[in-house]
Amino acid sequence: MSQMVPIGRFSKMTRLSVKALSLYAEIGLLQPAWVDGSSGYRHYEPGQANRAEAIRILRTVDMPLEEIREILDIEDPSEAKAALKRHHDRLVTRLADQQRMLEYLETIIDREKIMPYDVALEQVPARTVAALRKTTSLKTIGDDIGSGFGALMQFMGATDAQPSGPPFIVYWDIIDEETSGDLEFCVPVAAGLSGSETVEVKTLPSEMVAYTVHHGPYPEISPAYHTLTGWISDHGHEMTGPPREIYLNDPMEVSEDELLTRVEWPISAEVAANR
Amino acid sequence: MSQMVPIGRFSKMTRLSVKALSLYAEIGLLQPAWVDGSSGYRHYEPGQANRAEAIRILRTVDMPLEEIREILDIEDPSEAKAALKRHHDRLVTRLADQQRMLEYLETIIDREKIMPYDVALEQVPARTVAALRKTTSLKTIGDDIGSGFGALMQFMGATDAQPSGPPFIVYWDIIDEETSGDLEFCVPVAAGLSGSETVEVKTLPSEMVAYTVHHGPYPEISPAYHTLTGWISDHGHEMTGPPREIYLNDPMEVSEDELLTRVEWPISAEVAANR
DNA sequence: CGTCGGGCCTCCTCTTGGGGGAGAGTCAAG
DNA sequence: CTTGACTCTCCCCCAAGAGGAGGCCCGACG
Repeated sequence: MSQMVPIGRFSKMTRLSVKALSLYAEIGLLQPAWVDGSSGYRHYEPGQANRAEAIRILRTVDMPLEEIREILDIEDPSEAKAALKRHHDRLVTRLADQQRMLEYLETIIDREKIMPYDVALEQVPARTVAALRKTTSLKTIGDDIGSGFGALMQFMGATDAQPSGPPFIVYWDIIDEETSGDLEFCVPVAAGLSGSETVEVKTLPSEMVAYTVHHGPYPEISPAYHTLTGWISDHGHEMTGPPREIYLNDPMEVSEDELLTRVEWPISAEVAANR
Repeated sequence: MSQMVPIGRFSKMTRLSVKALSLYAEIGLLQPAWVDGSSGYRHYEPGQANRAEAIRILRTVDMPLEEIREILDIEDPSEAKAALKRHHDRLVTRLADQQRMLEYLETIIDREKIMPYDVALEQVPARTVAALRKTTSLKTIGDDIGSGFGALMQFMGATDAQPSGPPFIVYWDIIDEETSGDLEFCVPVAAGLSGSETVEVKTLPSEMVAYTVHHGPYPEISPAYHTLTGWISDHGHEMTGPPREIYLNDPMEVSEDELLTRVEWPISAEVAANR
């Protein structure tokens, strides 16, 4: 019926490489209209070029061959459009993520090379805090921090107490993608206050801490931790408890870029023997 | 000096897999601070986590490991920033390309499945044209088409001739990424006009053509060609000359989406014996 | 009719950035 | 000392082809 073309000419028509066409034939994504049984030569019909072109375009947007096959096998055009739209959205999301990451990295470069973190030791005095402990996971941590401090503020209001210092959070556990763990929300208060059902009032002992101050958006805080833990082990100290983040200013009042967060880790006072 | 951590803990600190860390150690991108000679165990210093994190972030933006190494080895932070910016721009460009491609594909799906191309035969009568032939390549084709029709229009103005039909281009050669080839710009005119140094006036013979009309932006025309050539060979005709595109309306007057382009291919009149 | 150059075949290896698992050695806690 | 958790190296696997070797095949030209 139809004039067939060999793979080389078809390759030029469709701007797909011969290698790619062979691969597509092998996996059944684009079957040649006829394969010569004795020579093995592949022959295509010109009409197949449209499907080939669709494949080429979908490949330029990084769609896996498997998915291309699925999309091309959809009969209903509106359904196919929907599938394309989904891939489109995935691509847009991916680039947005990447853009965020790159910006993040730029600021890391700024901060780490131009303004490295200073780590210092301090003997913090004993202080009384109102504390609320809460289990959370990475997915809900944003909401949990909001509601945790919210509950604490409510308690402060009800007991007519004034904070005597910036609030902080004690990170009792390492919270990663899978595991959840405990946070403890704390606000320093005057001694003598009594707790409620949910809020505990307690006095933390004086202790030695190593600390550094992170200046900038919260999501970029991890280098502060790396620097701090590195410094602690470099100087032969032992970590004696969970770390804390002290929020020196209010995200409601200053911009992200001006946020100051003191990261603090209790340590043993004496330097271990030099090793 | 420093407390070292084994690879598993370092992996959790940096959210890089053990496999990835092993790979980075092997290629020298992130050397463990110390490797136990007898057991082969890798040990990292906590301070290395910052470099590890930078690697992780750069990987999320699809930067090759080689390039990451280069960027991390740059001393000057402003230079490093510039390198990052370049990668950022590459990413943005890539996504823009992909977005264009996806939109293109959506319209192809619309057109091909909902409004397939109709191919028809027609015996076109003999007609006189003013013609200008020009060699071009894919890179310059946009400008060449503009200047080609520009020169023709100038000729028409100088000889006070009126076009007697829509302009068209004969594509004498296949023009792809590497090769260049000839275009012939034509405007139908009344018989009897005489040519100039550059513009030829000639009469094209009556001939049988197969044609289809592409409705939409020009860059999306290739399915029209595929459909046309497929139809021609499916119906046992032979192509007897180069194809032409007849521009039925003016890109200056209507929007891209309303453009009508008739794609026409001269063929042998008789259907070949059924085969 | 032969022959020559290019087209096409299969098969192999290589790429990037790891994932998965086998089999064996190691480390630390009970 | 034993057990269980870590870690090691080695091997194969993935996508989506690129590149090349060695060997047919096909059509055009003399």
